[in-house]
Amino acid sequence: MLSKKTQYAFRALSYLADNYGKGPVLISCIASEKNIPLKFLENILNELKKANLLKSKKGKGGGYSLKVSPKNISLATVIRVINGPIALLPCVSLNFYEKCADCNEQHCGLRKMMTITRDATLKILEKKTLYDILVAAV
Amino acid sequence: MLSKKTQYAFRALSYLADNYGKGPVLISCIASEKNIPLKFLENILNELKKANLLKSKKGKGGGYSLKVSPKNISLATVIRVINGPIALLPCVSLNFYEKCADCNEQHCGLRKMMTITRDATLKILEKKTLYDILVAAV
DNA sequence: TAACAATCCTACCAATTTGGTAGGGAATAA
DNA sequence: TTATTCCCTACCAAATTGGTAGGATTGTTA
Repeated sequence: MLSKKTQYAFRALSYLADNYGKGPVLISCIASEKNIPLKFLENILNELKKANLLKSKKGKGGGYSLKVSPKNISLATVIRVINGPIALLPCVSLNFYEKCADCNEQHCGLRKMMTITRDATLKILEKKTLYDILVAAV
Repeated sequence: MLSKKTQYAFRALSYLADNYGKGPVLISCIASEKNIPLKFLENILNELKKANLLKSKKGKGGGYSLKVSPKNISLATVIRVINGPIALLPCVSLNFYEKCADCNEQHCGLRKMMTITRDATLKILEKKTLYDILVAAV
């Protein structure tokens, strides 16, 4: 399951996607509008910025905005930044690979099943973007 | 990601699947053979039994064995019993549904994306069984 | 029926992760 | 030069994870 933090991230990003091209949005605005704890949201937005999904501006008239179009931010990217691996096992993860103990990867049946599962999941999550969230939310 | 406990469960179940039809297997045997902490494995097997996947026999000649054929135990079932929900959001889970705060489900774009993802994932996990793990492990 | 062999049950524990809060520092615009 | 806004470090409580300990219970067999 996605952490609450990740859900907050998605909600904030949807809001920013909605305001794409309209200039920076205040953290406090997103927080109150989307009902997210302010200081917690600060961390989240900062992480998203470090991951190059957002840009920020300080001082009056500042705030956060998407760095690229909502169509170019996939759900998979967001999940990886805030939540971590998408695969169900470390030994199957593309971005967070770790060898698992006592398992010959070439002959691990579970690993093969989890690879198939990962591919099916990624096929969706890599393709769907923030834009799709907006469009689906009618 | 699946918990270590769930990985242990799969390893133990694979072993039992391998020995399906050959009578009960000792916890201690599975533990040493699959390198799983003995007392921890006790809990796991007991949970799987309560979920009706295993049957047990006490006393000499006792142990655990699969209650049904390996072909009839899906990966989804095992994950749900030991790991919990498969969906990425509680509001999208079939077996562990919970409403999420501040979200109109009819118009939640994220929810729709996560429903699609869940369906893609379940299509694999509901279909693949312990038997498929064995077959894939050549 | 006693002894033994196995699972079952309850309780506990340390380490890690999750979901935050507090308080001030640094940059920028008017 | 002051107000505004993001940025950074540190801390914290509660929940979860990954176990361990010790005995109770049930069944088998001599």
